[in-house]
Amino acid sequence: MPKRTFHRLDDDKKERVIRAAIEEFQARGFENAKIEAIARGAGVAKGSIYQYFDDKKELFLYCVTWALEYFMKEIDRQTPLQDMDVYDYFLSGSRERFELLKQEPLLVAFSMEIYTGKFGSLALEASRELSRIGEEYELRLIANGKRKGTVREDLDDKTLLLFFQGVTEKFDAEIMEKVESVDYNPTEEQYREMEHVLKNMISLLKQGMGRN
Amino acid sequence: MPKRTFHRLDDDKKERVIRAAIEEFQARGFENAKIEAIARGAGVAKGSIYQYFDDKKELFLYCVTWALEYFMKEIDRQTPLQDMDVYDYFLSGSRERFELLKQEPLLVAFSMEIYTGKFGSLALEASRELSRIGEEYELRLIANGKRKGTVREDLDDKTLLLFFQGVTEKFDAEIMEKVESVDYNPTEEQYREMEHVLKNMISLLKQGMGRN
DNA sequence: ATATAATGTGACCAACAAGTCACTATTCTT
DNA sequence: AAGAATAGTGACTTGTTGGTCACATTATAT
Repeated sequence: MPKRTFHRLDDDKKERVIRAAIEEFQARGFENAKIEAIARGAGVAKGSIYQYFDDKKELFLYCVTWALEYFMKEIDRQTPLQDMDVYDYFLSGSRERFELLKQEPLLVAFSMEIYTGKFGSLALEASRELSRIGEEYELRLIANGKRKGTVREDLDDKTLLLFFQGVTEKFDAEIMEKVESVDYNPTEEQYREMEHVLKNMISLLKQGMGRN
Repeated sequence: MPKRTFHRLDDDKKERVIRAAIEEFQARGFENAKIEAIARGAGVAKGSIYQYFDDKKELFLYCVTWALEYFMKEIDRQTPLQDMDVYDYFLSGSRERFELLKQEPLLVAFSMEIYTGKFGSLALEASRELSRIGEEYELRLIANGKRKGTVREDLDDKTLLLFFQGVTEKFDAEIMEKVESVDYNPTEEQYREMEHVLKNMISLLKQGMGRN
């Protein structure tokens, strides 16, 4: 809950402040992030930050919800559930997230670190909420798959979910690492490479790594 | 490189200091860990810590290598490579790690956080080294599998590795969470449950989640 | 037993950064 | 245009904690 003053700011300034804050938190972590640096990054005085937020923690928490809401909107727009199964979702979802990554590397990286728990107990609640939403969604896809006959029925949904998440999360992490190492500007060649790995991952998801 | 004084300490005191430090770093993170608290935990004065280590960072780094060396020893003892394939390894490795977890929850949790990058750039080098060792090992198992005919040969090892790691890491993370929530004292019932999930994971690894 | 070296200690110091506040600048109201 | 309200500012205060150091204690050497 930012202060009244913050809400009355014009959108541009609000966004400047938040993005500067996210950049600092992302680069330095919560403890090492300096309010002074955030203020400088946003082009305001340190005192102003305290007109907007009670304290550092509140600012951070607001950044977290801001980033997550941004994604919720984006994801809602892009992926109509329809009657996809897990494989379609992994394929199309990965492409979408990849596009988003090119547009908003900072936000994606920040959200990723929230999700993977790098901010520790501070962002725990948000991170749990994020997991819950994703899980719910994926469980529905698994159920869809079972109905459509593309997912084996001898295992319970929870186990299938764990397996699916393991593979997709690792793939996402790999992408992040690759893309980070080239300053979020992958070449067309690298893009093809990832596409290739993605297809193989889906094949592995479906058929496993055992021989036949 | 701790100071000469530290090396001359008797083993018991050394271990008390390191374990107190790991406990504090684990509970609070690097920035919030207080030297005073570590000293208290180890039953020595704050000044003594500075007889042993140049500064907080050196102490932390030493904790990291200490914990990792502990595991290296443990793992070397337990898992002779022989000619296991990835499935055997996952099964027996999981059991071993589970036993270790019961004995040394603190060290396992600490190492896990190093591996997952929760300590950020501070432990980056150690975490990379840890990954490298694991990877090398797993790549050999994959090669074994291909030779023995238990792993499909149409995909390159790197891709298979990514898939394998995704599944196993997620499984480990799940175990950690479960076990943490009961103060590292799982009931026999919970143990069976994990064993069950483990077997299903192996089935999924081998055959995938596709029908047939 | 005495001298010397090594280790232990906790009050203290210095640095740093979160958060405050007295003042200025701007915007809104009538 | 005057006054009131709101927003902006950065020098200053304050709490915290990593690290020091002068002294106390213990171990080692002769």
